[in-house]
Amino acid sequence: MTQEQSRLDDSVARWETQLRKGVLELVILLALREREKYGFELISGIAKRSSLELSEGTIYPLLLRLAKDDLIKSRLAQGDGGAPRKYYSVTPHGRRMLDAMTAGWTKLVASVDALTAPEIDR
Amino acid sequence: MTQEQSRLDDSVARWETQLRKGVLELVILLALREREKYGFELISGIAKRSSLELSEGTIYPLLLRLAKDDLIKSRLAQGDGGAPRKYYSVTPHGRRMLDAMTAGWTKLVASVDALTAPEIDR
DNA sequence: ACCATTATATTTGCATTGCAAGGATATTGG
DNA sequence: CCAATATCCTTGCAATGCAAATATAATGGT
Repeated sequence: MTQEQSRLDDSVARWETQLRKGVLELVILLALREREKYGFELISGIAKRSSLELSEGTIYPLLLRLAKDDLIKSRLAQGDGGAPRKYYSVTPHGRRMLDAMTAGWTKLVASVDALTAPEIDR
Repeated sequence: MTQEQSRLDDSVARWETQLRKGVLELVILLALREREKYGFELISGIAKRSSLELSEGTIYPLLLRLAKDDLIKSRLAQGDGGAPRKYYSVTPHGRRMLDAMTAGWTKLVASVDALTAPEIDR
């Protein structure tokens, strides 16, 4: 692995961090769509079902923000050992946002697809 | 259009701004992949081929950043009236980044797709 | 000569996000 | 009482998109 290669890798890593912005909110709402989950469960569940690895420092501020915006709500429950768990679920307002966000995401994917295709001659 | 509806629209607009982060670098590189273009040509070309509307305040800082990172390079040329145009083209390093970014984008799209599908029972 | 218009490029500053790093809280077992 | 485990929270930084304002050059009308 040359030095040039690792510089490229660093650039890509920094870029992928930027690429996640916004997407993670959609991802959380999608993951909570069917049933409530708590923080750690979200992290492991998302890692299992996709190639996304979220860290605690990423997900907890995000959950707090979503709750503040009334997209999700939480309830506290005792777990089997360890600290009490906070279960999050999607609010009605969150479902409306999820629909809008899914539409926006689909549109963005279609745009990138269109630009990936060869350009037509003018 | 109720007040609640417009609040939702505002939220979605703010979110879509975040969603573009990172994607726009990929979009520019894709748009310049086949031939050089100048700023305004990029804006109108991308708007025509996709549903993305970039503004000057968005694209010029982006182009400067890409040039600083040696992903694109520019040359100055006179246009038919108006200020001289700056034509941008992708560097070899930019092509390597474009490949890596395309791969990262594909992976992200696949992840969101996977989370959109119904969850399998545990 | 002058000014408005059109076409193009640049700069500044703000709001927002992802995340590393560190710390806080609660339960269980030795 | 301490260590380990499970879970959650907070602070601060780096990076980005964009509105708004500004700059530059050529042309055409008066």
